[in-house]
Order: sequence, then structure tokens, then C-alpha cells
Amino acid sequence: MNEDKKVSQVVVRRLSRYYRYLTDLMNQGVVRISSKALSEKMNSTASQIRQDLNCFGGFGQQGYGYRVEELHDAIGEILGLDRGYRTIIIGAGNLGKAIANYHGFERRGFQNVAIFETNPNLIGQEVNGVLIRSLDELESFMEKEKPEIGILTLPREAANDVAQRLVNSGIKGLWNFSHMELSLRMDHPIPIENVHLSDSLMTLSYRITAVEEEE
Amino acid sequence: MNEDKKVSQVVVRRLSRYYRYLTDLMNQGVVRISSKALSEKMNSTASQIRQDLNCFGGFGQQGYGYRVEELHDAIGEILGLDRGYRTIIIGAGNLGKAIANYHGFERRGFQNVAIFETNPNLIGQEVNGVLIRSLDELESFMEKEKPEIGILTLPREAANDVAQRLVNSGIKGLWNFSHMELSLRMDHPIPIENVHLSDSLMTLSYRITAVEEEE
DNA sequence: AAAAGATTGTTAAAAATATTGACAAGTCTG
DNA sequence: CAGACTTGTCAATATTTTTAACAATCTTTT
Repeated sequence: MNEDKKVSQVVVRRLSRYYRYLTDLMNQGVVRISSKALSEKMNSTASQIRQDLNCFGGFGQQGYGYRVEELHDAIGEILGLDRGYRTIIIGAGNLGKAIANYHGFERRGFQNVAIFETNPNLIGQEVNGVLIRSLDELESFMEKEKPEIGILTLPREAANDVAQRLVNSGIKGLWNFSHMELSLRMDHPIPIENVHLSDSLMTLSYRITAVEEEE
Repeated sequence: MNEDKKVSQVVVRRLSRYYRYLTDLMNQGVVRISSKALSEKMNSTASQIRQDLNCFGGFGQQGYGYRVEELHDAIGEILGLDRGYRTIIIGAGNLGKAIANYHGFERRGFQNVAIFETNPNLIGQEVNGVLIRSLDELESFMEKEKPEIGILTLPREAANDVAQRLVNSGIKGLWNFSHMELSLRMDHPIPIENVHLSDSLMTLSYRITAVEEEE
């Protein structure tokens, strides 16, 4: 068990994928799986899966493999899914609504507790049972409810300011969809996970172009 | 100029970021920039930026630096943004709508030409001026219009089937938001860019957990 | 209950990737 | 024209990621 060795992004990403697949297996009633079998589904190698898990300890049994549910829960715990993070969404556009409505996040233990907007026409409405509030209430809400994760689905012009306000109010992590790099002042740096959809699309564009040039 | 050396993902990702920033510079009227100045904004190093560009050729001038607009357009071309890719969205839920409504993609040369759905209540409506069609029309539309990129924003249960139909109809690339790995039969493999939002959120969760354990 | 077979955790080696440093060559500026 | 800059490029270095190997030990079979 090397609980303290720095674990690389790639490993965590793969862990999330294993987790997703193990959830499926559980639902199918599968009880046991070996690193070999798992690796075939993940198209990876048995060695890599064992190596990935080894960053956090041993979860299997020699000669037997892994108990699906046990491994599932263990990875869930590693990923922090058992902590029941509460999220707030800033920006009630289509993307914000899409995230608010997606039940997969709830299933993984994320609970969305508020949505903030500046557009007065939207304020007061509900999405998936959650009230859309004025952005003016952000600080008072933060103080009272102390949600951990801020989800930024607002236009890039406003994103940095709002992110800074969240940091100042003690947010623990940011999920940034705003098509720009955030540049924030932080006493204690918090994790920021960027989802730059335009970069992703441009990458796809590049790869299509590259494939065609190969031929 | 090593046009044919295999270029790594990381480089392409950074190129996209440079491109985004150069667009901003252009809008601010900045005419010239050096690799040093650019590197400071991208928090990277001058060497790395020159190295990245070097995969595709030389775009600057010794003693001067880069002409912003020229570099911008050159990277745009590398990324294939000048080709005017046409996209179709499958799944007219909130996420599909969010993408259809986002003008940033249009600005980068991506034109969405159709949306497909199975829900009869949505079929016939328009999003951002684009008609929502029945999924039954998929093949006939593909044959007639030959769009290049398929954007999968539909539930995971249906995703693999639809993706296979798109591949069979000659799609050039897939942008997959469907929370699952696609497993497709392809004669000529096409690029698939996965945006696994749940993995991203789980990664954030992990990082928040890890930060707290550090303390 | 012993033997055969399976599969883990772990370490170390190998391979692949990514970053950095250095500098000749060329361009700009005064 | 001289000095200051800055690129393109190559090679060296560093880092990260993957693979291979195997002792330990649990399961299954007979």
C-alpha cells in the first residue's frame, strides 16, 4: 500500500472507467472478475489494471480475482464518491440544465442543490426540482449551505469573476465548462477540472484531417 | 518541416489552446507576439511552444516573433478549421440543444446541419434554426448531405447502435458524449473523441479528496 | 488432504513521451 | 553597420507509462 505516492491523472481516469464498468457488471449480477477479464473489456492489460489498483492497495485475492461489488465500492471510495458532494451550477442555459437533469451524477453521489443565474426571466423557475436563484444570493447561499463543487456553465466573460467569488466563499473544487482558462487568486489552491469542449472538437477536427492526409 | 512525424495528443490540445488565445489577441488588435510572451500567457515555456509549432513547420520570423493573425490562421489550418466541417447531433435533449445553440463552434467553422431524435414530441421543432428530424431519416440524410461529424448526445443504451449506423453511412468522425465506450466495427477506423463527463466529475471528486487528505 | 491451476501484489526493467537547453542563422532597430 | 532579439532545430535529459516477471497464496479438483 503506497497511499501517499502521487497518482497520475491517467490512472485516476482509468479508475473512473473501471468504476463505470463495474457498476454495469453489478447490475448484471456478475459477482467475480479477474484482472485479465477486466482488462479485455477495458482494452488494456491485466498488468496495468493490477498496477493501477496497486497505487491504493490490494483489493483482490490470489487464485480468485476480485469480488465485483467489493472492488466497485473500493474504487468509489478512492474517488470520493461516498462523500456525497453537493454541487451548485452557475448558469442556467442549456448546458447548465443538461447537467442539472442528468441523473447519472446523482447515482454517483453528487447532489445538485442550487442553480444561479443573472437572467431575471429564469430566476424562480425550477430544474429537476432545484430552484434557480439570483446570482446576487451566491455568497449568502455559500455561507449557509457550504456546497463543495461549483459547476461553471456561464459565458466566458463572466466566468472568471464568478469563479473568484466562489473561491473566496470557500468552494472546494470547480468544474469549468466556460471555454476559457481561469486565473484565480487562491490561498489554498483548489482543484479545477476544465472541460474545454471547443478544444475537444478542434482535436477531433485535427484527427479527421490527419486521417485523410494519411491516405 | 516534419509534416509526417506522428504528433501527440498533448501537442494538439495545446495547439487548440494557443488558437483560442490568438483569437482573443486578434480581437484586441495585437499584431505581433513572441514565443516567450505567448508562453507566459499559456503558462508554458518558449521552447515548448516553438517545439510544438515545429511539428508543422515554421511560422515566425527570427528577431521578430510571430504575426498574430498569420499564426492564428496557420494553426486553424493545421486543426482543419478551414475545412468547414458539417455536424449532426443525435439526441435533442438539453445537451444536444446546448451544443446546437453554442455559437462558438460556428465561429470556428463547424456548421450544424441536422438534429435527430426519437421522441415524436420534439421532431419537427427547430433549434437554432435547425430542424429536429426523426432518427428514421438518418441514413437517407447521410446519403444526401454527407455530414462529416456525428455528435452523440443520446442515452447510453442507444448510443452504440446509432454510432454503428453512422459509421456504416460514412461518417468521418464521432464526438461521443454518451457516458459509455463505443465498440464499433469499422473497415477504416475513424477518430472518436470521447467526452466522458462522469469521468471528469469523478476525477474532480478524487482530486478534492486527495487535497484534503494531504492536509 | 494433496496436487494442480489460477491469479494476485509487487518490483524492476523497458519503452514511450514530453520537456528543456543550446545555438547557428536570420531579422529587426537605431 | 553593430547589437539586440528571436526563431527553427537538434540532441540531451527527464518524466511518465507500460510491460514483464515471479513469489506468494488462494481456489478447485481429485
